Amino acid sequence: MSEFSLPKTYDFKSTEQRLYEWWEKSGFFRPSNDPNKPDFDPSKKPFVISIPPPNVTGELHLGHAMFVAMEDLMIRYHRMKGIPTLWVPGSDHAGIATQLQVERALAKEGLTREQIGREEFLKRAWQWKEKYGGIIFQQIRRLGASCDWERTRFTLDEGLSKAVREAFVRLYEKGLIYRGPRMINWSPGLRTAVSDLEVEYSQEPGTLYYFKYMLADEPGEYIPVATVRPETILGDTAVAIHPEDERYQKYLGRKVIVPILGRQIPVIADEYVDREFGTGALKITPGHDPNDYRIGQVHGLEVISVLDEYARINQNGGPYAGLDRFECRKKIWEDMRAAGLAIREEPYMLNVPRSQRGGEIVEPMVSTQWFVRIKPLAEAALAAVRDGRIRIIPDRFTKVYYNWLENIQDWCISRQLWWGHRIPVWYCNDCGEMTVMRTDPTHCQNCGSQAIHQDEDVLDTWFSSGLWPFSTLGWPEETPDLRYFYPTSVLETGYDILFFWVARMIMAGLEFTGQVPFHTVYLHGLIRDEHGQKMSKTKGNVIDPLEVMNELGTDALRFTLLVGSTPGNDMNLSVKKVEANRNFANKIWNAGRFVIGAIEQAPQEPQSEPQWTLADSWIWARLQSLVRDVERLFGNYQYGEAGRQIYEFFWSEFADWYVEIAKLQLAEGGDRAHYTAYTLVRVLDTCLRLLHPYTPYVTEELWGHLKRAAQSRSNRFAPKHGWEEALILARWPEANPPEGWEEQKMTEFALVQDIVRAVRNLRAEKKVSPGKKIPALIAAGNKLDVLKAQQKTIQALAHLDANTFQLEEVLSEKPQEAATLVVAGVEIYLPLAGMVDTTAERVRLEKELEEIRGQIARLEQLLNSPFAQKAPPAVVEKEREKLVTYRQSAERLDNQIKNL
RNA sequence: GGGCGGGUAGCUCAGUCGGUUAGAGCGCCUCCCUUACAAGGAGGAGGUCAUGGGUUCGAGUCCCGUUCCGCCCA
Repeated sequence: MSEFSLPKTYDFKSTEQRLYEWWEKSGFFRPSNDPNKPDFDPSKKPFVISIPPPNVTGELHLGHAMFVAMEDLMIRYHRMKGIPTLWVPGSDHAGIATQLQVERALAKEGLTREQIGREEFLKRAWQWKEKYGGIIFQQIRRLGASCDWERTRFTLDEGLSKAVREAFVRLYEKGLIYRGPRMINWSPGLRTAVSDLEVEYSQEPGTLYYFKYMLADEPGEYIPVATVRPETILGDTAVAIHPEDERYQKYLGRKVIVPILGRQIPVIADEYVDREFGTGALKITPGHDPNDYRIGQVHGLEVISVLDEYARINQNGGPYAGLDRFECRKKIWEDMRAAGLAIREEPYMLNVPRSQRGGEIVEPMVSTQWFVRIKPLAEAALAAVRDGRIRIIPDRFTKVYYNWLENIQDWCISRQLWWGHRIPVWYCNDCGEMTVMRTDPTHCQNCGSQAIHQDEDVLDTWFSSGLWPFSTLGWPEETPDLRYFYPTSVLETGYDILFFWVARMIMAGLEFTGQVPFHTVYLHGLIRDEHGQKMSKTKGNVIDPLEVMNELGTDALRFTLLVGSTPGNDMNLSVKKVEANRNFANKIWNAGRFVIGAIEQAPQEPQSEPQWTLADSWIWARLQSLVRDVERLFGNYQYGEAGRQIYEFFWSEFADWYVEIAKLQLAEGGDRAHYTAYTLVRVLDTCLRLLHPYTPYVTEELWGHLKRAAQSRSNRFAPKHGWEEALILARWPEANPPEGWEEQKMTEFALVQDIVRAVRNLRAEKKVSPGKKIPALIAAGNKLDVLKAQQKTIQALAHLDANTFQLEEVLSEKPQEAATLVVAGVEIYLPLAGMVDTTAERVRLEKELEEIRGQIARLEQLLNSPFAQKAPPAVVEKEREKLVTYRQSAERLDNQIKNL
């Protein structure tokens, strides 16, 4: 017995790392069917996930924990089903984020990147990556991620860089990439362009400034105009009014004077102008407002840029040149006031565009950048979801996806950064033409001049991420991996990057491989604190997954994330929940200890065929039903619900009831003990398999102990197909249809449970001490046979005194001074001398009777309603049976009350 | 302005075949260290499922309206 004795508490600290190393070293994470090996079988369909690549120098947060838990669950499940499974890990160079980190480090040395130059900076950035780039992978390992680390990729690797280059050149050659001046979002803090998606809008209090646009040809006359950004007045090239606005008709076609600068600009008419807003007249700054830019294009207005890359006023700002944009705002308004041009100010809620990364206010500017002509790509991506080649889960995000792609704007892909894929375009100093090539050119393709220089910019990081599902498998090379593992299966990530990443991968996949990159998109929600607040360092409500794992174990964290969430919905996480699941892991562990003990106690060989007890049959029926439910739920991506059901089964049915009854059955010895141990092993083994994708560590560890204990005792305890090498590779339980006997066994067992619960309840009510055995008499009526067989079970679980226990069809003599119970027509008498107060007993019984009569009335009414005709017969029959039982109970209760 | 999600026990949430007495964890109350587990066991209190209507034999679940909260897009 001592040979297999386990500590009383599951010790995840001594388990997790050891098991992970064993799994990894044993090659369990590699696909079972590898196209690079001689025994490869191309006919087997693999299951493949590409990891959402974390920032290479990032650190683990709950978002990572969530996707790792989710994807690892899917991967482990498919692996256990025997499907060749590949989970490709990797990381993202995260242009802006990483560059900022390196710059910050430089700043500590008092340096800027400009000072050390591009080459040196990149050297430092790579050093930084080497130093910190492995941390995130170590942390992901701690979560139990069973990805194939031998296939780890990085977006700036040679292979992936080649893919980026190929993609760029192909798009360029197809005319889907172009360069030109356009209105873009400029981040003055980062000094780069960013895409529309990287701008977030926030409501902030500000001021609406009303001022006079003086008529050039009529001194004293003016058009009142309102703006929230007075500094942009410097770039105004028109004032617009609504064509039907009678107030301003007379000014149409005339000129007004730009305050301070004195430039003359036209008054134009455009439908876009909102007559209700401000004064109804709109200043037009095509250089610094996207809408004005559009209007400017229609009306052929001049575009004047007044800001430099730091968002300071440039030379076009006359006296304000060199001022910061906000200083200028103040200064120009003061000056206008002094000049009598200001009318008034009023408080106003602004919709402020801020950089998603740096948080500073982004400026719309006209700038020469590279763009992807996105419409044709978007069309294809829309079609792929519309015709079902790709399914998005939960379904409601399909609409969000459509909506975004239907209204998509060209994608600005150039960034004024150094850390990233440099744009593969060379400009000729002589002829001015561009050379765009897959390999670095030595001369201009147009004129042959060697005086060429490469574009300074790099590509948006998401441009490379968009290629991820196929670039990681070797594209553009036709590698065995690409041929076999692409398209991948499921793309699992948070809904917050549906546009950033998922949609772009679909567009890129279709464009470059002609295939959808995955057939299913599964989106999980965001993780918030226990009251639904967003976690943030400033609020101090951040939960660090590493700390949680240190304190409560990986399994507890994983189970909490997986079971506490539903697809696409945010989840509120608290350490308390993780604690509860740490307790669950411990419960599993201890149930395991018990089962292992049972194995060691039970006879090794049975003498004859099994004679299953009611409890055996019941737990088996419940287990099979659970396996079916889990399979159905997994098929529906309902992992949370499946996990909850396993939890419930394990704790409330297996541990609370079957294990307790098994103790009695083991004590009987002989075949009964052997077959009970067998059932314990089968149920535990199956549960460990079902739980393994959720809680890989405790299940693997315990399963190993179970296996060894079973093997050393008897090969009769082995599963049908024998004990596998490890749980991570063990067969997934097979869902079998019911055989027909289950329903009756479950009903019978429910009766036993009801009787036991009723007695326990009454004991608690009467304050009978838990250990005390009390006498009992039962009039079982037509349930006599069932209860006779369960006599010992009922006695033991309800703590009844075996010596005085009586079980008859009807009792010849009703005991005096007994508390009485009626459960499903079965009468139970508990003679509790001195403890039964007749008056109180009458009250209790009458209350009970009243309740049952209520049920009878309800059911009678129900069965007399159209329900009886229209509901399915099985449903009606069930209610009829209930009614019969209630009537029986009522009758017996009535008698008991009379006999008091 | 458009779209989406949510409102179920004190708290956090499940409840995806519509089936007739709505579940869990935590918290609370009573009792128990019974040799798998006190990170546990037994029992208990606690809900007009936001609200108004509709469909149906039957609605937390399906449909329409209202309201509050949150998110996304413009």
